[in-house]
Parts: sequence; C-alpha cells; structure tokens
Amino acid sequence: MVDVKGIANPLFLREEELRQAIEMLFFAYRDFTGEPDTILAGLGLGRAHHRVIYFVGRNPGITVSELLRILRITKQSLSRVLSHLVEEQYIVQRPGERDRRQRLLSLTQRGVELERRLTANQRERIATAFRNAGAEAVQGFNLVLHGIIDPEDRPRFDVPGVGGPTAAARLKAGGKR
Amino acid sequence: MVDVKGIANPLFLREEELRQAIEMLFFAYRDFTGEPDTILAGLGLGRAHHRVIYFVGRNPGITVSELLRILRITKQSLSRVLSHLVEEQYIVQRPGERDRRQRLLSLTQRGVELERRLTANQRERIATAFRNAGAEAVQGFNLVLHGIIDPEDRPRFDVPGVGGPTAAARLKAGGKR
DNA sequence: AAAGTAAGTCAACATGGTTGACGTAAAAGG
DNA sequence: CCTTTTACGTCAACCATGTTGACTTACTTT
Repeated sequence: MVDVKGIANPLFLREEELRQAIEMLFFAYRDFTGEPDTILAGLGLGRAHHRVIYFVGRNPGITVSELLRILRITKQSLSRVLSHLVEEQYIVQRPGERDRRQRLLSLTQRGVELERRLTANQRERIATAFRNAGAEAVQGFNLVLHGIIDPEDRPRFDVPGVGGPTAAARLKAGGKR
Repeated sequence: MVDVKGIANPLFLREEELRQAIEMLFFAYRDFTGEPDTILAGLGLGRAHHRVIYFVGRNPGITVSELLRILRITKQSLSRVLSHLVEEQYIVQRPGERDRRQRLLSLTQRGVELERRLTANQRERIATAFRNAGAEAVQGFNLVLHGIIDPEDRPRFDVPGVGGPTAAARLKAGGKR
C-alpha cells in the first residue's frame, strides 16, 4: 500500500519516463529553432525559408517533388517561400537533364553563406551537447531518434547498430524506388 | 591526398554527424506531431491547443504566466486558444488562493480524456523507439536532449548522470525562485 | 495612497499552412 | 502519333497562430 509511485507501480514510472521524453522533445525543438528564427527575422525571412535552404543545401539538385515530400507541405505553400528565395538569389533552378520538366534546386554562394550562418548556432548547440554527453550517449541519442522517425524516412540516416551499413547509400542510389 | 572525406578529415565527419542530428530532430519532430495534428483537425483544434492542454495537464493549477514562459508566446496569442479551450470545457480556471489575481488552470475530465487521446500516439511512438533501442540508448538519448535544451529549463528534468537527484524536486518546490 | 503585477481585451498585421481550380510543358505509353 | 500522365507553376480564398501596441480591471506590495 505504501509507495504507490515507487517499485509497486512500474507503469507509473514508464508513463513518467515517456512524458519526460515528450517534453524534452518540445523544449529541445523550441530552443533549437529559436536562434535561427531571430537571424531570419532580421532578413525578412521565416522558418519555412530556413527549412528550404537547409534541405536544398543538403541535397544539391533536389527536385521540387522530393522537397515537398520531405517538408510535407503543399506545393502552393512551398511556392511562396521558394520563389522568394529564387528572387533574392539564395537558390537557383535549372532544368533536369534526363527529365526537362524538373526544376533542380541548388544554393547560390549567397545561399550557402546564409545556410551556414543559420545552422552555425544549431551545430554548435548540438556539438556542445554531444561533447558533454560522450560518444556512447550520442550513439543512444541517434538510435532512439532514428526509431521515432517514420520508417520510410529512416533510410536517410546511417545509424550504427541499425540496418545494414549501406542504408544511406541504398537511398541515394534508389531515389526512383 | 586520397580519401579526403575519410580518416584524413575528422572535421568532415564531425560536420556530417552534426547535420545528421539536425535532420533527425527535424524528421522526428515532424512525425511526432503529425498524428495528433490529424486528430486535432477533426475537432477544430490545432497544435497550439494541444500544447496548452498538454502543459496544463502536466502541471495542474499552473498560472497563465508560467504557461506563457513555457510556450514562449505572447499572452494575446495564448488568449485565443485558451479562451476557446475554456469555452469548450476542456480547461477550468480558478482564482489563486494566496494571490487572487492569478487564474489557475486545470483540465476538466473532458480535457483529461482529450489529452490522453492526443498523447497516446506520441507515447506509443516513443515507447516503441525506447524498447527497440534499449535502456542504455535511452539514457544517452535523455542526456543529449537535455543538453540541447536551454539551461534555464533543464532543471525541469531528472536525467540520470546530470545534476543532483533532486533537480526536478528543486524546481517544483522553488516555483517562486 | 501609490506603484507594481496578473490577467484580459481590442485591433491590426505577418507568416505559413490549407483547398480548389486551372495552365503549360515534357515524358510515357497505347 | 495521339492520348494520358507527370512535374511544376499560378491565382484566389481562407484559416491558424504568431506578432506589436494600447488600454482596462483587479489585486498585491510598498
């Protein structure tokens, strides 16, 4: 009868553990996006622009469709930010070679510079957390976060201890499914 | 000269590691919020309502100010969702005892039910990821995520290996600072 | 009694999502 | 070759949720 929240009730502990994780995700994401948002505001841009710049920088030559699939927004919504970024010369479009309907997207030098400026904070924040937590913790972090992501997008990442060592290579090669 | 991205260039590896973390955070958060968003849409509510319901459920009797501090939004913005939630009887307000200017917020039974319905998905998603990753990985996950959060909000969490074991207790007791 | 604080309100505006309808050019398939 | 499908773009309307700024009310603190 004593110690209801203790040994006697492992379900309570589990619930508490899960809620802590939910909240940490909220706070981490909130703080993770806070600083770039401030920089962006000073340039008349928003978080949506950051996401586009980030993923175009990360996947040079990416198609509009693939970008839409990553962001999970409509093309009309993407259009607003993307056309702005093209006008302001952060991004260039060029027709696809095999398929000339495609607009392949890449960052300009200006885009690359902004991208680095925006993620500098985020990289530093994570680097510090990684450094303080140690290599083993980092591996656990990757493993758990990987498991939270929808299965279809997991192959984007090479996480030691998950899938084959060719996971990311598979995705890169088999873009057409 | 050979293998520029390999052993010869640890900085590249580090950059890649950090970018993977940035992206995993993005994807995890995207997928983590996706399912509740769908439920909410069916009720004429949005993610903002979910956040309010969550944190009120987690901190019964929380003041409006404290809620604003957690969410980092303005009171005008909170007002819209909060008054809606009160109208729809998900949340009740009662005056503070010591300070009658305060409106202490709690969930109604209806609010509790919605909260559980909304987080059921999220808890299940995390539980599965935890189960598959193992206890050690979970500890690493907590440790790293904890380090990503702004220092001022870290004491909300009890993470083994960080701070004293009384970290969360301290916050709970010392709400007035 | 005066100043400060917790909360609410009204109004105007910005960002970034949505749906729906329609257009154009290129590719793919009968 | 002609039809259908696909990739991308555009116009328009609307909605959710954030912002700033000004002002009010009730209560607490000094």
